[in-house]
Amino acid sequence: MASDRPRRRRIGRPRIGTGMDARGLLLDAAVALFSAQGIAGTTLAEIAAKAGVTSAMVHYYFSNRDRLLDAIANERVLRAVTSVWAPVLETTELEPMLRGLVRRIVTAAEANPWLASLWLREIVSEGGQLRTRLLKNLPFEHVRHLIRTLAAAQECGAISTALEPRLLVPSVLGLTMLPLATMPMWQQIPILQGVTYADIARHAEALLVAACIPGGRKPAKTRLDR
Amino acid sequence: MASDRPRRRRIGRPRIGTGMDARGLLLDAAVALFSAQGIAGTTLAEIAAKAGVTSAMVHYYFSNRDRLLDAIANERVLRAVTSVWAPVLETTELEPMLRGLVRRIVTAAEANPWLASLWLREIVSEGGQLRTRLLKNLPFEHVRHLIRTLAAAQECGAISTALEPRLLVPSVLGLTMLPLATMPMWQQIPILQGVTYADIARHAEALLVAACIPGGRKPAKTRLDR
Amino acid sequence: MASDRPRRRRIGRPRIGTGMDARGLLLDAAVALFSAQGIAGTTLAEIAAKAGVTSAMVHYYFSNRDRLLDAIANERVLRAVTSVWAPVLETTELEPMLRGLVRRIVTAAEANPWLASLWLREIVSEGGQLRTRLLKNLPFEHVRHLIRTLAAAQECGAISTALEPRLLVPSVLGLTMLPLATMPMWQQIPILQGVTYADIARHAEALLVAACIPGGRKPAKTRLDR
Amino acid sequence: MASDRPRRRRIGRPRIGTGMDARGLLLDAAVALFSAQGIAGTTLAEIAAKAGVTSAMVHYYFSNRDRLLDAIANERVLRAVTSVWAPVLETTELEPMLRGLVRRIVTAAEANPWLASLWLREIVSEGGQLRTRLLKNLPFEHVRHLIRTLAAAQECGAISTALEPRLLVPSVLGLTMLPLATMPMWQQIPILQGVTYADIARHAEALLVAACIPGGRKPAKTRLDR
DNA sequence: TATGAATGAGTCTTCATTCAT
DNA sequence: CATGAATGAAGACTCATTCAT
Repeated sequence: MASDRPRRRRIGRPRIGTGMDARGLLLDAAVALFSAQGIAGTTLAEIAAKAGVTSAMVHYYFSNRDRLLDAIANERVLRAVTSVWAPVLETTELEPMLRGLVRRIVTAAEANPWLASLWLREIVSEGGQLRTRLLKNLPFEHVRHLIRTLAAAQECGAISTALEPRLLVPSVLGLTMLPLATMPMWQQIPILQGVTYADIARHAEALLVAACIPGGRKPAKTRLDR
Repeated sequence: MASDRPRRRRIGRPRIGTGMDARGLLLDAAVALFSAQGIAGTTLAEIAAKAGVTSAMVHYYFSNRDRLLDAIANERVLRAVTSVWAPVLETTELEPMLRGLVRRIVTAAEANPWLASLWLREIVSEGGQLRTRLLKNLPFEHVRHLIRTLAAAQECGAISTALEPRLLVPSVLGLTMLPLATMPMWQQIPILQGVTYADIARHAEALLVAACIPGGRKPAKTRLDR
Repeated sequence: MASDRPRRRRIGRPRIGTGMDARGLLLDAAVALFSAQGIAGTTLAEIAAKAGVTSAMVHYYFSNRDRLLDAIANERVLRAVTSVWAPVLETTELEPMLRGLVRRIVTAAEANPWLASLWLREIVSEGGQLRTRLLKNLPFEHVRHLIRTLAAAQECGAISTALEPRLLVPSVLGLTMLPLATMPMWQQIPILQGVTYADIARHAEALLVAACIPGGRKPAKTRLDR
Repeated sequence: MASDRPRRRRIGRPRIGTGMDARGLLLDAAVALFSAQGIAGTTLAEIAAKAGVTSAMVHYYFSNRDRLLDAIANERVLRAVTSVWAPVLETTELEPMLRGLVRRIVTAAEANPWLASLWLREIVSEGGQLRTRLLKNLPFEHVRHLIRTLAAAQECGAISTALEPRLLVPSVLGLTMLPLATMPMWQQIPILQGVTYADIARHAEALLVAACIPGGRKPAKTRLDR
């Protein structure tokens, strides 16, 4: 009955300077609020207000709350996730693969300050509201590639068998996304203040490489750190 | 106006067999639903229904939503957190400290299936509804002890300086709580199925020890794994 | 998720004098407003206000608008319709069958002032909101009985074949329900003022009997009219 | 502010083949949707969509919803009503008057498939949205003429006094418009399928003439039926 | 203790209406 | 003529909260 709303941006008065029309502004506002308060804790009116329009505009562009979430998943989160994982397939060796992955994760989180928090609460959390929306399009092929590379190294006897290949991806994410998402929180606590994005990247790399890559690789690490 | 609401459990028909009165049942129901759907996504009526009472009873026992969350934080979450951190002070060496911490985390998560998910979404997530309620009572002393132990080891030159002491706690949590919280999710994905609590513990320990404890400690690891 | 609302009335403080609890009062208010303004033109808040409660109470008792309409269909309209049609099966002769039907229709409309209007707009009108809700439970058996009786009389040659048996029911309804529903309207127009329920019954009977029952039945009519 | 809104059709690209400009198409779309869903159940956007334009165009042509309804009443409904009643004044005898009326009603309903349903719901129904808009312009003179003709016949003793002259018009309408409006509905029910417009006309005529015109008028009926 | 009835505030959604282009 | 963007008002529905019993 309700004819379809306009799908993407159209011509006509794009606000110069931002290159953003109202639709893009709404997505940005949504993503910022969702990461700060959670999706369930954010009203459409708040999003609209942050974007400088009425809540009716949210329905104008996205029809309803559900489809707004779809748009967030596909046009914001998936984009970031893909940029992180896509290059994995181009590598064959474990160490550069891990280092590259870690760095891209940190870079993506720095470029999209909403990413880590949103990922934590709405994608990996039980019942997260973006999880199923994203699951369909996730880059499983890349994940499988990473796991196989580690498993192969293990079979060669090069790596401790105490490591569980299937837990490598959760480990990488746990060592990056979790600190990234909680950085604002640690900053409140005196003992933990002052950690930077670069610190997180360096620390995660060091931990992973030390555990996965045997032998005297210290020099390599040092060089790459700069 | 709230007159004298009972603060803790009261006498009168504790259900034999569970050792639980309605108040405890409500806390359990709440904690289960919160971990599955998030606090913001859970109504008092759902909690009441799961506990087999009406939502008016939630007000009878907790006065209002806010104080229910307080009770959850203090009587459920804090208890688990303390059980994990308290023994840290009894150790002085880094390796057993880390191994013990990891194991107690996994044990606590196994005993309280709601713990990891709740921690992820409501404590470490930005704007999590239990965060401020918990922050006052968190065992910062223990965290500081762990950090100092690592820093001391680093100063002795025993450990790579690429590791950031302040990130050690987030690392431990990222390597345990994140996989623990997301286990149900990975189980859905063929490549990642079949990981157990013990796998997570062993994997996290191996990773941390390999990175933090230099030299040939492989045997130690193997022995402790059993 | 939303547990089921209480189904029917329960004990506890029925308002003496009306014998009606809030649920019944809401149904009455709804039926009155629906017949006066149409279902689509009536808000739940109007209904609630007319019943002296908040619109939230409508949801408390009926869950949502749709189920309120179901309740209206089953607990108000169907009841009236059944009272009109049920006795048809007890008759075998055409004339008393028609006379009885007409009288019961008029009686029902007089007892339930909302009936005729509601029937006109929400049951027989295209897209009427009670139509499909009612269709499942309508007394088709009785209608079929009436049609067969007329068809049989026609085959005996007793009645003009210009009459279409399948149109007999619509005719009866058209000669009763339509004038009944529009009485308030005609009362506004000087030429048509002053028609009573009894007038409508007598007129419809006279028309139907004159057409369907051949021969000198005038006396019968006269007697029954009183 | 409304500046000079066009009152009727304007020049400029009348779509050849239909002889209809956008304004006429909008009226047609409106009338079709109103008869199918009711006025209250139809949005301006639906009407616009059906006419192939945007809802802003509805305002361009009609200024607002209210004036669209005025236009429907005056330019569509009144036209049909007048065509039905106008010839009544040219007759003086009851029987041809009734027969003509019935036939013109059926013809008008066949030519304007929206007429019967719209009339039922929006004109004769309590609170119908076209009622007051139409009442000012209704052909009461003709109605009065019909009533007087029947009353006169009754005074001559030619007709049963059980008939109520003031109910004659409702009877005619009930015997025609109601079956016409509900034809699509009966078609769903096996027992009642297959009735045609001609059936309705013949049946209504037969019923009315049998009741109003005493004596052996069968031949006349038969002749006119063809 | 425990409940059902009742409410007010808030959220999502729809829609007529306006206006610059 | 015609459209897309934008809005305000209103309606359905949810939910924490209160209270008499």
